[in-house]
Amino acid sequence: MVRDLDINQIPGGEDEWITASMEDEEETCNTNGGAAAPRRKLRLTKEQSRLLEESFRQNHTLNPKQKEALALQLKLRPRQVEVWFQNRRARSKLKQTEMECEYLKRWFGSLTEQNRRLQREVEELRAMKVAPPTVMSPHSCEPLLASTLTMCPRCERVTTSTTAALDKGSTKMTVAAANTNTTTTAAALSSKVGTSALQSRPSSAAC
DNA sequence: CCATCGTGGAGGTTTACATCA
DNA sequence: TTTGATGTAAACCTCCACGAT
Repeated sequence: MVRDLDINQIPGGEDEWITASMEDEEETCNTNGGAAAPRRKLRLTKEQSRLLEESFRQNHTLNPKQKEALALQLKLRPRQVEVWFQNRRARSKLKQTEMECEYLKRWFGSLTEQNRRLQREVEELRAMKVAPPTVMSPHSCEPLLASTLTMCPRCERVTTSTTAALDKGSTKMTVAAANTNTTTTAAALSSKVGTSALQSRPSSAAC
């Protein structure tokens, strides 16, 4: 297979490289008698890069006509424009993936910390249930009977059905801080790792 | 329908070159 | 100044999906 040589630019000038004509390149390719010449690396000029970037911002893919026109404008071969767009798409996807990865790492860290904190609270609440059977209401700051605390079998939240010491109008208080279930957030996390992982965090799960 | 072919994009690799310790 | 390691990006290869015939 004949390689698509890119000897259309040679060293020199302010940008290290100056652009040779496409005719020059054709000539170079044909003067080797089919022998495999060493591949030279094309360096785009700043102006070429700028135009390509601008074009990429408008459209991440090119139809054949656009490709042809852009190649003409940049004095490049359509194939070079096509390759540039392929690589550019790959780079932009890689960047996006890296950003998502960083975000998920941070999120995982905060969830781990939150989980540790909640585990501690559960331990404390369990200890209270054994010894002094009271727990402070976060609403009224009055002591509640810890013996009224129950664990929801579905979501494993600690709840109390006591109504006496609760705020007016509230018939059931959820001690959300005692929630030790991390699978809910893990599921939410995996469902977020699609298109909108960077847009919003899931609100705390409700039973 | 089904097979074949051409085309284009994604993903991965190779290679030339630049940069830096 | 030289050299090896490393990063970057152009070019390439392979595979797959999709539409046309």
